[in-house]
Amino acid sequence: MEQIRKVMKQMINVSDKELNDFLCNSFSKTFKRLEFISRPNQIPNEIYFINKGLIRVLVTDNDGMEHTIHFALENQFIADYTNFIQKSTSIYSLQTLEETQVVVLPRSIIEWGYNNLIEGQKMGRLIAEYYFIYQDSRIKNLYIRTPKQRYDSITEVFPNIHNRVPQHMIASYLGITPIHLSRLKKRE
Amino acid sequence: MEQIRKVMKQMINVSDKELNDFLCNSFSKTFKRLEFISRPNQIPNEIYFINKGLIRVLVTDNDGMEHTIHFALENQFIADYTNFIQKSTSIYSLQTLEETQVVVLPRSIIEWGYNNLIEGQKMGRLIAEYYFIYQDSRIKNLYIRTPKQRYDSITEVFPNIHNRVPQHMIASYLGITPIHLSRLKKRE
DNA sequence: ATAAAATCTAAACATTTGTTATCGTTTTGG
DNA sequence: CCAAAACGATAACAAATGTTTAGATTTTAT
Repeated sequence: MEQIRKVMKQMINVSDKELNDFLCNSFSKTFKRLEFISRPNQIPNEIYFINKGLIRVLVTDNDGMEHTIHFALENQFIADYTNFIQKSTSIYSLQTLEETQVVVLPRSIIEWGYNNLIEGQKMGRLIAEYYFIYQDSRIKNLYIRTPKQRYDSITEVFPNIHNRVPQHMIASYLGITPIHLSRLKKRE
Repeated sequence: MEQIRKVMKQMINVSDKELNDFLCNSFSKTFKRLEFISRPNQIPNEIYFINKGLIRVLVTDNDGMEHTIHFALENQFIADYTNFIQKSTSIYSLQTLEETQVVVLPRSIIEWGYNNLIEGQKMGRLIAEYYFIYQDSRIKNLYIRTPKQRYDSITEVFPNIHNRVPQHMIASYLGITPIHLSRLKKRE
């Protein structure tokens, strides 16, 4: 539990005692490569903190096509945050791409933290703001950059991604076909 | 100031006294049609609440092309939230599309609210979560819907938009050219 | 170590989307 | 009310991107 303590201390002022109380009902869990941490059609009631490994978030459209929405790396929180907040049924899947160890934070712990950590609400605000900024950057780049430019800058957001994720999943994240990405790379 | 009080009361538990203290240094401001509320290359230090009117958020790319990133309607908060949070220089413009009245909330008021309203941090969290959910929905739709499907469902997010915004700005928001949107509409 | 599966590239062709130019209509501001 | 600008539709052509198929290489699981 050392990593999550460190990350939380970087975000807010929080004592060791508070952290102990916050984390005492959390637990860590290890998934093998290519396991599904969560599936669509259920209400997400957990947030995950990644100690080690890599998770992709994906959605399956009406034609059965899988779209990679996001990659989550070490020391990041990940969830179907929208449906966690709204307590609505998820449409995303969370799948490990490597053997992955996470800290599981059930809804009860998150809500306890909001209400009982001195800066609990602030932590919630900072996490929401962090992901807002990430999404804002993505949306902005969709408007002003070409797919090739987005490919060339992907390591700014996901360092070392090329050594950890197959190229066709990167293409999927970029919103293009793997054949087309292969073509764009050749064109230099 | 009735509208912003009502919206804030819907979000959090807040007394009239707290609201008075929060809003006493805010002020309202009216812009004519097609005025710029804010421009790129400066640090955004204000958040706006729209009493009446309509604002578009746009970005200009390296080729001088304008891209409509967002429309903001009555009773919503709007800002270049990313650069407001990061205190970095904005790349967005905020432009009115109708005569528009806003409540101006300078950074000092926002920070005062976070620290002094009993549920101030919670309000910040809820606003960030609200915009996160909106962006998550946008990004998801980019993956699983065609431009035509996004056009057909735009009123779910922006009611009455077709009567208030020229079609070429809607095309810009959808990320396609106005000529192409015209074509998609004809194809039924 | 090996067989099966996954991965990447490539080419040919189809579809989607962008570009340029034109024209008639509507809206705007004085 | 009027002239200028903005707007929306259309056609022809160009560029970008998707689809299908194939083959060689790498990775995975046993």
